[in-house]
Amino acid sequence: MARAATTSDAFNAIAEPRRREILNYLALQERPVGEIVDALEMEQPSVSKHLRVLKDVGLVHARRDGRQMFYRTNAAAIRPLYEWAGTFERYWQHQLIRVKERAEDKSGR
Amino acid sequence: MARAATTSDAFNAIAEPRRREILNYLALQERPVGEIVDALEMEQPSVSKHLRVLKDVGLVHARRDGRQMFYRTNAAAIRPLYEWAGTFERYWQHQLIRVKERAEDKSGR
DNA sequence: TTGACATATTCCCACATTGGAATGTATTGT
DNA sequence: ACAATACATTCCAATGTGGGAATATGTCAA
Repeated sequence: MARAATTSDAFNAIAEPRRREILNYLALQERPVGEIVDALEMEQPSVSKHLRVLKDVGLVHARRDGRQMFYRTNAAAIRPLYEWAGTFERYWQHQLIRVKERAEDKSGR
Repeated sequence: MARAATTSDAFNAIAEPRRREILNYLALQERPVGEIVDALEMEQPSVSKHLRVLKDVGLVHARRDGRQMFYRTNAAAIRPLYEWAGTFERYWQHQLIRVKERAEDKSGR
């Protein structure tokens, strides 16, 4: 078996740094493809292909207006990632507490 | 260019569902490889290979004890993912508020 | 209709991947 | 030294990839 498709889920889709840049850029407001190309300095076909992946997993929404296609980030689709990562929050807090305690030990109290 | 290596960063490493399972399993406490194999019903070489990827990006720590290797999740390494996803929190909250407002409009007030 | 503009898709290639099978390495016990 | 245990690595095949170049599609304007 080979690696899973980038369109298989949000975890695979966001593995690509360029796609994370696009999501960041489209979070504030919707933009046409041409503006993404200019702002992020990527080739137009590359942007279109990344947008396709993001759309397939629901990470962006698309709207046509004349010749332009406006895309915007669908933040709700990022929530599962946030929640998965958040399940580890208590563990890294424990680790930080332990680091802090060791630091206090060394400092003499 | 092909897809980035799974060892290039945590985002690529967690794209694989099996690796997320392993991270979940090792979050509570360290475990030897054999227990991971039994608990998650995966082949031993497969587990070792996934652990290698996770170790290379710092998502797990390893400790040898005799013939066994104990692994545990390094939760702190998941934090950047949590924070990246968290930057979208305000956006999905806005979206939820808008949905809520539309629902209230329809209900008559 | 014809041309220009905006975006999407296709074709190609080099490459990283995952699982399975086989094999290698490290450690312990006798 | 030798066998057994616990992991790690290598080799293989199939496949999904992202960038570049070329081309196709869709929409508007004259």
